[in-house]
Amino acid sequence: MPWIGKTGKMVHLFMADKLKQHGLNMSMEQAIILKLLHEEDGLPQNDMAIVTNRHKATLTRVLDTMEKNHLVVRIPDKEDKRMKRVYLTKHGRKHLEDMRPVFIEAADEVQKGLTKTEIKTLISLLKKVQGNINLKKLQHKPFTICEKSSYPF
Amino acid sequence: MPWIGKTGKMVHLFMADKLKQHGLNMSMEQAIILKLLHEEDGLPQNDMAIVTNRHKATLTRVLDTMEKNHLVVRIPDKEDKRMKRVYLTKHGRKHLEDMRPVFIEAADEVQKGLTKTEIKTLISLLKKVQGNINLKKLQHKPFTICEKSSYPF
DNA sequence: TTCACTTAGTTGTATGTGCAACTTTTTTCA
DNA sequence: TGAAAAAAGTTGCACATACAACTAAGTGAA
Repeated sequence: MPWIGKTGKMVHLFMADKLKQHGLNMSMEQAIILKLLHEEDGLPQNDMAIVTNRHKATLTRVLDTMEKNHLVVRIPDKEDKRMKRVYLTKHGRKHLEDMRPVFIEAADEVQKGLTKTEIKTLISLLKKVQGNINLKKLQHKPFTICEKSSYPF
Repeated sequence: MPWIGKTGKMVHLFMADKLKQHGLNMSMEQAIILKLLHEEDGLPQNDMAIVTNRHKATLTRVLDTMEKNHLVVRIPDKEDKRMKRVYLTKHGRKHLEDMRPVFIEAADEVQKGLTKTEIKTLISLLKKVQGNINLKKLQHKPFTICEKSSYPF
C-alpha cells in the first residue's frame, strides 16, 4: 500500500500551500482543530486527540499556540475538574469562514478528472483500510472510524 | 476528499507502531530513507527531498540523526562540489533487512478484506489524485509522480 | 471508606517539519 | 570572460509530533 501515505502527504502539503497563498496564516493542524470545533464546540482535549489521531501531548501544544493567537479558549469542565473543554472564539470563527472557500476550491482541484462514482469508490476503499487499522494501543482507547471529517477537506 | 489525509496518517501511525513493537528503534521517516537508498544508493540529498515530498532542510536534519546513528554516510560528489551523495552503511543495510518482514506483514494487515482488483482500483485512483497536485512551488521543481515507492509499504 | 487504579492534561526531551536567509559552487548569457 | 542567476546544502526559528514521567482528579472494589 505504498500510495496512501504519499498521497496523503501530498494532499496535506497542497492544502497547506493553498492556505498560505490566500494569506491565511494558519497550519493545517490548526485548520483541522477549527473544523472539528465547528462541528462540535466545547470538546474535551482528549476527544479531540482521538478524533484527529494525535497524541494528547501534541494537542496540548497545538492548543497552546492557538490560544496564544486567540483562536480558541480552554475552559475547565464544571463536573469533571480534570477535563478542559475547548471553544472557538469570535476570531476563530472568522478564520473558519475565511478558510472555507479555500478548501472548497482546493478540494475541487484535487478531485479534478474523477467521476462522482470514482470518488465514492475511493472513499469506500479508504474506509475499508481504516477499518483494518486498530490504533487502540496508540490512543489507550478502542479506535472507531469517525464519520465526521476530522480533516477540513 | 476528507479521507485521504486521515487514512494516510492512520497508516503512518500503524506502521510506526509496528516498527516499535518489533523493537526496531527507527522512525517511519528514517525507514523511508533507508528504503529509498535500497532502491538507489548514493542519491543526492535534494533528489531525496523531492521524491519523499520533504523540504531539503528537513532532509538535512533527518540525515544528521541517521548519520549520528551510523545508518548512512554523506559523501561529497567529486564532479559537483555542491552535492552530497548519501550511501547506506552496513548497519543501515542490516536495519533494512530487519524491517522488511515487518512491513510485509503490516501491509497485509492493512489490505485485509480488499480484493486484488480493489487494491488496483485504489492505487489507480490515488495516482489520479497525485496527478492533480502540482507541488512545483513547494519544491522549486516540477512535480513528477514517482513510480518507485518512496514509502516502505 | 480507603487505597489502588484509571483518566485528563502538562512538561521534558528528542526528532520531524517548513520557511527564510545564508554560503558555496555551478550555470547562464550578455 | 565576468557578473547575474540558479542550485545544493546548512542554520535559525517556530511549530508539530511522540513518548515517558509527572500532577491532579475521579472510580471502584475490598
